[in-house]
Amino acid sequence: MPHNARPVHEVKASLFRVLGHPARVRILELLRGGELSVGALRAELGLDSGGASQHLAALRQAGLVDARRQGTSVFYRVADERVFDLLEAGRSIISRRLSEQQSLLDELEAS
Amino acid sequence: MPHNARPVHEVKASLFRVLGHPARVRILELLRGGELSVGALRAELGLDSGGASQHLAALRQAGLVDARRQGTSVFYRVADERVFDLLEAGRSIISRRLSEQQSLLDELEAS
DNA sequence: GCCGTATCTTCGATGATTCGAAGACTTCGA
DNA sequence: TCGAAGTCTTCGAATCATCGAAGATACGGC
Repeated sequence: MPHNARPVHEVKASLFRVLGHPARVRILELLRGGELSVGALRAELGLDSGGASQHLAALRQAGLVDARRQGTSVFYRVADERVFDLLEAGRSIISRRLSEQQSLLDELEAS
Repeated sequence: MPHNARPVHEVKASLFRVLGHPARVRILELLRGGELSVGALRAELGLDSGGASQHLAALRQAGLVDARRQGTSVFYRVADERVFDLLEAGRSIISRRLSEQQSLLDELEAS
C-alpha cells in the first residue's frame, strides 16, 4: 500500500499542461506518421534548434515520446499511442464547439 | 471559405491548457456525477470563493461547463460529455506509465 | 429598501513558462 | 585529431498564470 506523494489529479493536470502548447501539439501530430528526426520536425515547425529541443525535452520528461540516436541525428517517436486518443478527443470537442458557433451565425443571418 | 485567424493546434493547445490545473481537473471529475453548486464544489475542493470562481470562469470561457442560477446559488454542469473522454484518455496514459514504473521496481527488487 | 448569503471580479504580488541567444556536447568523416 | 553538422543545455528577459485579499454584484427574505 504505497504512500502516494502526488494526488492523481495533479499528475493528470501536469500531463495536460504538457499538451498546452501549440508547438508540442503539432510535434505529436507530426509524429503520428512515424518517427522523425529533430531536423525534420524543425523544418515543419519553423523552430530554432533550441526551441525544438526544449519542447521535445518537455515531451520526453512527460514520457510521451522516446528518442533514438542514429549518427548525428536524433529520431523521436511517440511512446504511447494513446496520446492520439487525447488529441482526437480534443479535436472532437473543438469541432463540436465550432459547429455550434456556426449554427448561431446561421441563425443570426436568417433573422 | 472562412479565414481562420487561429491555427487549429493553437486552439487545441489552449483547450489542454485549461485542463492543466489540478483544481480544474477535479472540478470536472466532480461534475461527472451531475451538476453541483459552487458552494458544494468549494466544500469538496477546499477553495476560497475567489479561487473557485476563477477556475470556474476558466472552464466557462473554454466552453467546457455551463452555469445555471437558482436563487443565490449557481449550479455548474459539463457542457460536453466528451471532456470525460479526454479525462479518461489521460487516466489511461498515466495508469500505463505507473504500471511500467512498477515493473521496473519489481525487476530491481528481484535482482 | 436593507441585510445576509452566495458568487463573481479585480488587483497586485509571486511564481512558472516561454523565447531567443549563446555556447557545449556528440558523432561522423576527412 | 580536426572540423562540420545536429542536437542539447543554459541563461536572462519577457510573458503568462496563479494566489490571496478586497470589494462589487445578484438574489431572496424581512
